[in-house]
Amino acid sequence: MDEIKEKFPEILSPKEKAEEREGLPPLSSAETGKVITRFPPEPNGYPHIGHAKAAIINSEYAKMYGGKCILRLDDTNPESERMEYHAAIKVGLDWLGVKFDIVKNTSDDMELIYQKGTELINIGKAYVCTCKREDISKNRKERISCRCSLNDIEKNNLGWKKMFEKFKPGEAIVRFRGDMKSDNAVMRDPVLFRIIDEKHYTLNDKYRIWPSYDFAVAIEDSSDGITHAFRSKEFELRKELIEAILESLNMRKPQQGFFSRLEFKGMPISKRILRPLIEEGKVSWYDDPRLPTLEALRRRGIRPEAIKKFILSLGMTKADTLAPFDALEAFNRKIVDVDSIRLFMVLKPKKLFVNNLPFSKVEIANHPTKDMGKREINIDENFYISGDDAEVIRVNSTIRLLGVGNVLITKIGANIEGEFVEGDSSDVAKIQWISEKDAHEIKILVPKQLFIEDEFNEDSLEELEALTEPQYLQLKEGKEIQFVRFGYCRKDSQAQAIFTHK
RNA sequence: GCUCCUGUGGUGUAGUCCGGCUAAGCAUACUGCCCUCUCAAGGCAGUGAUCUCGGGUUCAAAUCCCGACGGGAGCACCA
Repeated sequence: MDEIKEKFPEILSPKEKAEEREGLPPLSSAETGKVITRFPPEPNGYPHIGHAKAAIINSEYAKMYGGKCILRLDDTNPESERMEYHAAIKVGLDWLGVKFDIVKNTSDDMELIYQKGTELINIGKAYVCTCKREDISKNRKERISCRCSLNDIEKNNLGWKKMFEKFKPGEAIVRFRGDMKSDNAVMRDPVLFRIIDEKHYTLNDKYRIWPSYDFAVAIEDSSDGITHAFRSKEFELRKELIEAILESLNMRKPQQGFFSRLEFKGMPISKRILRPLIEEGKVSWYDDPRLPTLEALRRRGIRPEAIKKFILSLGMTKADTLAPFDALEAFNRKIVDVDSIRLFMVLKPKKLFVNNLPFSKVEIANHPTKDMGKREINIDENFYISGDDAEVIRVNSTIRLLGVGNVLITKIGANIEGEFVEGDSSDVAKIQWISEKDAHEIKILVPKQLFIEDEFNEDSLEELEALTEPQYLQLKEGKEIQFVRFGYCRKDSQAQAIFTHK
């Protein structure tokens, strides 16, 4: 060691220590004020946590560099897109609090996209292919070109024109001249345009030739001025294609970055899995609190800020993230704690008579540390306490009814009896209670993990019958509550609350 | 099968590009204490990883190279 010190003193002096950073890692080639990012969802389903990740990362980078973020509805496949989804995505993003500087649709630029397609044909970088689907797929596997790729520009132009009218869907497509020998299968002369006669949800039958994802993204990202495009990892192979297309057209290329998909353990995102559950009635709808959709998360009581913090805490890793739901809960709990009213709620109610109660009403603070006011509760000798608490009570022991006082238990039978006694609260079990005369009955939905080891969990939604205070009725729907000694719940309706987390 | 990505404490990640500062930071979970008329939040402390495994390069490797194994994705006229 000393020898090293003498001979190579420079290697012992530390290099710049990377500063502890907050949020996302810095971009390598970003200029403040000039960063433009984008989030391009396809309106083909309800938005979920995966959409949230893409939207938040892209908008956050724009924010970090004082740039802009574009929301671009990627509506180039009329077969699977619907206004309903388009609207749901907007609502979801709005709730998330992600702001966009520009909102547009890919289909706004169809003329541009056609123009670029024509250009590609005219420079010999694209051709019309009339092969059968199976043959194309087979050729791709075997890495061989088809006869169509030999056609000259004139013939391709003719075919291109025919696609607008004469050809039927499936009879002709436009293909990019990539490299049939490439190891990256995406490069093996991929589809640029295909014919779809289905009615588009806003444009109706205005167009019938629609660009493929890769082509639309390439053209749009470039022409929208996107400097940095972040997508999830499954698109990583498309990077090469998009760059090849833009190079052929001599168009500016954005930086492309990738991040891992995000899913919660036992909470699948895929429509392929969710749809049957809904059809079979195993989950009620896309807002069922067991689901990772934005709507479900909202209903369950998860706050947008929690989702944002959680997602930023994952960073830009490309390692697959199968996060346990409690990772999100921890963020949410801190946010929700400060403005959740504390209410009493009792499960498996057991009657408790309290003799010689010296007063007929109590005042209880709505929050232990924050000033959220107080509420007054009328009481008499008839109380309910939780069955679980009742079980551990013994004759001659003392319990404390929170906010009321100590009760010495005198008798335990079908009901429990006790008498009010003076005394301090230290060293006594403190339990919540409900006044019998105006107990309000509610149902509490407790969402659990939907799938366990790939099997649908039949017990994933527990329904609890509960008694709570009349104050519950005064709360606005959607309010977060902490039921004391139980956990956080969100008021879903006058008769139902949904368990958020402990 | 082929191709690409990926593998750090119970969990989620930072660090990996540009090897030494770190036998590894943060968060969460867990444990204990403090606070408290909640088993919440808050404060403090603690347990816990030789960085998937095996080789190699080097004075020095989580960091570079090779190989194995595990996980994910792509191989659509879906995005």
